[in-house]
Amino acid sequence: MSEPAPRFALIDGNTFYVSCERMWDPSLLGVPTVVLGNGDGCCIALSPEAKALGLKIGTPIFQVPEDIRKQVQVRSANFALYGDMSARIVTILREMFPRVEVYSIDENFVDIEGIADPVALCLEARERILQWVGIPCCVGLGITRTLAKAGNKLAKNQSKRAIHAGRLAVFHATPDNIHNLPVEDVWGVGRQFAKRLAKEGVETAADLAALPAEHVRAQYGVVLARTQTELRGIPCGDLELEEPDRQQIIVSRMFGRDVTDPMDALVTFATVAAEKMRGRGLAASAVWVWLDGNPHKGNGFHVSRTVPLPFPTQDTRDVLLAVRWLAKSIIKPGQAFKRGGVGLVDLVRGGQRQADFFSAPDPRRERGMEVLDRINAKYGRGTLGLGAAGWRVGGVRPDQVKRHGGEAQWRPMLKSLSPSYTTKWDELIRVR
DNA sequence: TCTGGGGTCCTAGGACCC
DNA sequence: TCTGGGGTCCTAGGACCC
Repeated sequence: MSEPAPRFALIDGNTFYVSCERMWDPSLLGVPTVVLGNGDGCCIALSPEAKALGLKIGTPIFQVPEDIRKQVQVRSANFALYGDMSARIVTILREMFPRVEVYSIDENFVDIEGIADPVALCLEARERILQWVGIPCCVGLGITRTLAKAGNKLAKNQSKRAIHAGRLAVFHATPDNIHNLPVEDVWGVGRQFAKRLAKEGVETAADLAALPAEHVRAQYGVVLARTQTELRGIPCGDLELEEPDRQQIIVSRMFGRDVTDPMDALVTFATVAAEKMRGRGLAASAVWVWLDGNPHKGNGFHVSRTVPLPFPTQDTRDVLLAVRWLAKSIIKPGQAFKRGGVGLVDLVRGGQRQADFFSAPDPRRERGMEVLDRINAKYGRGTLGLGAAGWRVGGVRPDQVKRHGGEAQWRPMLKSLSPSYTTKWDELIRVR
């Protein structure tokens, strides 16, 4: 009997952040390369060569032994660059497939139902992305999204051999060929579930599919029950073509060092969060602020507080008022903070706001915010700001410090940030 | 010296209401 | 003395994702 045709494909950029860096700096090709998260702290992406050296995602780079570190090329995460590369990939896929779900910065599901030779078309997409954007991808196919995800993992696992043999990495996963997939690699199975499943003798995706459904539902909840159903080849969901509105927008950072007065940082986070919120046409009904101590120095604590707003707002000034008030109420003199964040929560569509009878939104103020966003979009975030709001939330390269003026304490210093080749005029690559 | 930054959903328990 | 049951909302915590 022939297999039922796959309905979904997952096309996924291999070690995406590293591949983006390599696209613009070919000297990294074949060299162990890692991309570091905020403040050059942890490894968030590793090339296969870096993995072969024993580096792991999440490892703080300073813990890596000196002799290993010397062999590794390091870059600070440059999300503006990665986001732009991602958008180019999506453009290609939208030209080739009727329906595309942008699942994450490096993963896209596509609808392949009814296509005569889906494997061939996916290979063509892979080839175009490689040629036009420079990012190598793996492809998983399946009759459910969970199987397509599983296929993608299996494609990655076999990709070394496949590439070596001159074949491309594609895998059509079916309920009958997932016995080589470790259960912790199944979409929806994290560390905790994997640990509990192991105690039951469940080691592979096929083992999970074979458990009694009622048992999975009772012991692990509806989410894993759905995962199991999908592993069995029964779809529980379709592509999500439109991104649902965010429920909350959070901006938080680890500080570059312990900080006793985090107000400037929180105000900056709030400004950026409000900008993101307006960019999505949303308004906040409540504001949330929190601060953490430094558990690595035996100073672990967490303070947080939320305040509802009188009416949903899109105005940075309303947000800042709330944030300043909240911050003052939770900051105790003498405490040192290592991390903080601002959340805009209970978001509602800007157009559907419930106006409070006595305090309606002011259209003139909203136009002011529009002008601010347009100027910042055109000339860079922070060109125009309000009061004490800092002008960018990220860290800075040493060569940018002069432009930034007095370096705020909380900002991490990024030593290895690659230029924003595609999104900033003054950092375009030069071809002489 | 230096330890990521976002998100979502589900569940259980308490408060409250009728 | 004896003391229901069901619905909703909220919150905190825990699991997951990238």
